[in-house]
Amino acid sequence: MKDIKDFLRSNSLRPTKQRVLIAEYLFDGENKHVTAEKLSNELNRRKTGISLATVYNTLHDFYERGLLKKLSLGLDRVYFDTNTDHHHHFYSDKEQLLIDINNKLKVSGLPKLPKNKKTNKIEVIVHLDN
Amino acid sequence: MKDIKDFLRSNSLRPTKQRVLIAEYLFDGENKHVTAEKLSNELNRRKTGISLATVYNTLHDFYERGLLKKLSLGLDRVYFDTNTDHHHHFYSDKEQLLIDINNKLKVSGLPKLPKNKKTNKIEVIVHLDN
DNA sequence: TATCAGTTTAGAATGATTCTAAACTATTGA
DNA sequence: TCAATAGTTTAGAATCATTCTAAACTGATA
Repeated sequence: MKDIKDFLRSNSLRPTKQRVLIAEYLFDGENKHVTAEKLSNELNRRKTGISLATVYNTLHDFYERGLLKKLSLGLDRVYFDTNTDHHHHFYSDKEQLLIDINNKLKVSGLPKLPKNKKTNKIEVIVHLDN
Repeated sequence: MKDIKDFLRSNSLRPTKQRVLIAEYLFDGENKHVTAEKLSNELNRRKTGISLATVYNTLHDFYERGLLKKLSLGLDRVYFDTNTDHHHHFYSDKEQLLIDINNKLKVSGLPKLPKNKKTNKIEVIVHLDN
């Protein structure tokens, strides 16, 4: 509670009622993958009365402060991941399934980069079926 | 010309004027990454008068016949790739840059799959910056 | 406690894509 | 060659996640 407010403040975010509620849910110790819609549903279930616009705003605020990772795996829906360490994913679009790959996955044999470019990140998506 | 028509027919696609023109452009021997919008622009430049709806329809028809690969790298725009071999990509959203990685890139150290799941494909995206 | 920059919100706007349903056309069989 | 029909094309409407707008609200500061 106080912790969450300090946590928000230490990330240059005013600890508003809405942000505190969202942060309490997202950062409860268990890693989560949420879309704006799924988060909004959860908040409605908790009768928080937080608007969808605020859910979007807050996810982006958290993302910009580095508190969330953004995943654009398919076309629709963007996922936000509370695990901000570098990692990869199992993914099934059909089943809305998204699972972290936390172990030492390695990518080797990369060709040299196009000139004047730098690698920002390497993203591995293992698409699942069945 | 005749080749293209046979090519289309052999893929269970009626060789309509529109499909022939689109196939001639896409399968001219040079690998391409196109979005519906970029393809539509190119077709307009060629004064083909093909509607945007047909561009979407045709890209999907080709994709369903396995003539194109579909890439959903970011959120907006879907890319279709005329290189249907398994390969990976350098990608820069900001610069609309998409380059094939055709060499023997390897991914190792994958954990075991969630039960009852099969790997459909492994997709590696090297996000570029600068 | 007043002030004000930062936030929240409902509803409108955006933009890629899909849908609809009416007009058009390639194919097939007689 | 031609009619019938299944497959195609198309303009415009619809969809849907997300962003924008601008007015009301609130946390922080003095």
